[in-house]
Amino acid sequence: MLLRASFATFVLKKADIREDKMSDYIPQEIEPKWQKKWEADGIYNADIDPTRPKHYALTMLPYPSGDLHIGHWYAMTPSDARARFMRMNGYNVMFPIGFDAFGLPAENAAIKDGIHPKIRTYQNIDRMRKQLRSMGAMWDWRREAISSDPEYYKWTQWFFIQLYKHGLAYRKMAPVDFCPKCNTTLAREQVWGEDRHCERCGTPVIKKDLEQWFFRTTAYAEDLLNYEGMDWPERVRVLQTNWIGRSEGASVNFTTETGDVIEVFTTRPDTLWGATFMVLAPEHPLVDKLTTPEHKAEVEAYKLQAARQSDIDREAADKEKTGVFTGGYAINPVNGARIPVWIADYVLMTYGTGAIMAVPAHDERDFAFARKYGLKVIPVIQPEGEPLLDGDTMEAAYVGPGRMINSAHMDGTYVSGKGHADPGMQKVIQWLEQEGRGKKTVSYKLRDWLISRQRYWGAPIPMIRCEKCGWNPVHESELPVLLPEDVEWRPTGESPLKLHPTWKDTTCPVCGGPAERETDTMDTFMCSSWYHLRYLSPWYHQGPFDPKEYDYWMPVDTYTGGIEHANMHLIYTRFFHKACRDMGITKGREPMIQLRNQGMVLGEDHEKMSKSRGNVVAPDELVERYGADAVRAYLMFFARWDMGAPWNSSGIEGTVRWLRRVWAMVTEAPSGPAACSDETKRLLRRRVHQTLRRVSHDFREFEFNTIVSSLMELLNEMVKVKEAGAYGTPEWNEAVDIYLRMLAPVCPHIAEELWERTGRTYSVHTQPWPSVDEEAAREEEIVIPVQVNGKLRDRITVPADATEEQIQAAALASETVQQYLQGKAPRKIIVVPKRLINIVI
RNA sequence: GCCGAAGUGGCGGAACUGGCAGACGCGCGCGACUCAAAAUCGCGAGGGCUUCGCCCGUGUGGGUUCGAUUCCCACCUUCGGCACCA
Repeated sequence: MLLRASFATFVLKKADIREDKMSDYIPQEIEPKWQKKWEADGIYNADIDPTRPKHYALTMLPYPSGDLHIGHWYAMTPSDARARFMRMNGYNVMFPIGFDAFGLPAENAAIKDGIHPKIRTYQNIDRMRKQLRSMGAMWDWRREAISSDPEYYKWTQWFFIQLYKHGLAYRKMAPVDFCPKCNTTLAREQVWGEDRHCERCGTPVIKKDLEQWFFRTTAYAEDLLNYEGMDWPERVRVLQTNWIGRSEGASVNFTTETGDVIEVFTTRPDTLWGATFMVLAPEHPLVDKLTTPEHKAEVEAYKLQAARQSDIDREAADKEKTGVFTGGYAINPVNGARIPVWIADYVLMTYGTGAIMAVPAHDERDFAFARKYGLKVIPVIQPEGEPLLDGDTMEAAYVGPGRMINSAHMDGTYVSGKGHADPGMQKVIQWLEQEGRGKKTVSYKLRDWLISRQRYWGAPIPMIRCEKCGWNPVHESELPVLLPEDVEWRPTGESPLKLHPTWKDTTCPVCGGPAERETDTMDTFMCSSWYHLRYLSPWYHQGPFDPKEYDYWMPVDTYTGGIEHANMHLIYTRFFHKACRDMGITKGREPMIQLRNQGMVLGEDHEKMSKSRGNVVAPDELVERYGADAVRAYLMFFARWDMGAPWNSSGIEGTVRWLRRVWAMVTEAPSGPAACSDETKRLLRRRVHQTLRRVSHDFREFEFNTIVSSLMELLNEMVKVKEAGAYGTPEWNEAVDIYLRMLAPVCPHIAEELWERTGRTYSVHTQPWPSVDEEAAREEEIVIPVQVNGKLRDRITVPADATEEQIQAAALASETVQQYLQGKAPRKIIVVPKRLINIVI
């Protein structure tokens, strides 16, 4: 090594190597050194600069659990690399970071060990800041925002009040999902899976009737379905679209014999003439009125059972339909038929109007119900070319297209299926509207967002209840409503805000009389619905963000994070933005233009990482052992970013080896000859510029794994030509220059160190991205595979611009081809210039 | 049940618009260096066979095509989401 080193100084020109002594690649030394310098120099500070195009790159903010997980690294370092790439491409890039610091884990821990959530959270944040710094990411720490800071949640509360003032926040009594372990209500999106468990702790939820605060997300259902101008993964759009669950149909009014109107929603108004009974949800408000005395006992019993069943596991029960007759009747508005009204738990109070018209001939559920209870089945849609449907003998509901029958003046109308676009459906709905018997309606599965949480460690809901004046918001000048710190936790998990002796006592903002504060706090998804706005100006006091910063930086250009938020954070934040737009606070249709999701890093056993499985990979240890650059490179290399893959602890050795070889390639002199052929130089430039083209493309497309493999390939080539005498030539210097610039976004520390060691001007991270020299990248000669009958038989080398005729001539001249031809003429020859030739015999 | 994604060597993965399947890396084998090991460097490898060459091969079975991992049809498996949504 020493010998080689002195040889190197002897051979090299000054421009190549500044240091006299060669040394090994020791990331533990260079990484902290550069991290400190970059921060001290503020090279990643992002400030408004109208002369440059801006790029707001954002990665989902972490919860301060206390330890940075390998998943954080997997999510964040490729995002960082791409933000760096954008910056080198001339964009003024903002890449901020912060903490989603409210939430249950800190509070649960407090109940267990008595450490105040605030203390724990801020300790965790300190620790995580250090860990985040070890990544060497280009964060602008001046823009850090922490959702549990009073300066932050003041504005979370302010947003609540704006939503309230615009009628988008309201309070209602409703059966809500309640997690008995977390001791709080949950939004529908936070209840997962078949067993309806809590998204956070996995405990099956129960139903409770509670009065709670909601945000009117349903008012934005249609707007949320519009993805125009958005570059979001199809997968997320499909998940959200299904979640929002739009169905087109009609609402139709049925009148009961007691004179009440029951509104129903149906996607098949064309089957109205076949409605032979009605079914109400057991909780429907008209049930009691409709029920006749002789059915009262039965109905009450069923209601009770249904209520209990929703508390137990409603889904686990087999799908056998049950229900009871109320004794009441309603009139079918299209034909005046007198039809019985039933109640059944297959009709949900939470969807549509909680009541349906039942058309057993054309709906599977209604059919099963009708057969079980011997109700009438009247077919009204006749499939074409089939024997006439008979309600008494049908074995299943017919749900396909056909012509309307038994439908009076509508008979013969062809209906193809669902949706307002169907001409038959249009005709029916038009008629219903004309007659005033129904109207065109769209129904959604999306529900309003329940944001009340019966917890301490969150932003207090800034509302006050007065005996006289009811609910009113806190005066904006009184914000923030501070969380009291002198609180105690009961092992029962009840919110200490409720138990605090004085905190909730206040005066009414309207009449000044004694009143009480809301003791519930907000869902933390409320905090994270606007953090991208707080990042714009966390120092700003006159509003949630500085409008100057907003106008320059928004919207977020690239947003990255996990797909698990498709139906939670990503819907909430879109709703929030749209609501704020309508209140004049934000601008533009959408907050985030481009979205990309990373996959998941699994344990080495191919299972999801978890402490109990003992397969967790700790990034701190890896950084200590291999350096942040190697960890970053491996995370980008080992899987398709959007797919994720199992961790492989020896796999990372590969990227370490690669970086050592890069180091050696740049810093050590070759053992080969000093002279270099022009051909070698041309080859070097060609490979460099071809790689540059590919790497640039892959950065744009988030294909990080092939960026690293391209750089590995180029290294292998460069090591070869280095030994062939290219070292020290202008072509070599160009190659090193471009190599380090391409490496810089992936492995910022080693790139900076080598950039400096080769005498280049600080910093590699403020250099422009190189541009491809297409002429240099052009191949002169190419190898063309020769197929005979579609099978590879030979290869020929031809000039890159060879014409079809030339390729054909060269291929036919091949001995191998001649052997196959055996003197005969080929039947057909397909030539794909630059690609392949196929000779068909 | 419905919706979506994915199936390629021992493993992770690559393959631009239908054009050389398996780049790159891990692991493995052999060799060099070493007293030895580690590290490093070099070489090898999809499977098979009657091995100077041929056959098979991208979940399965068909199809389109001169040519299919890529397009079409049917199916299987795995994963994710939804789940009586009228």
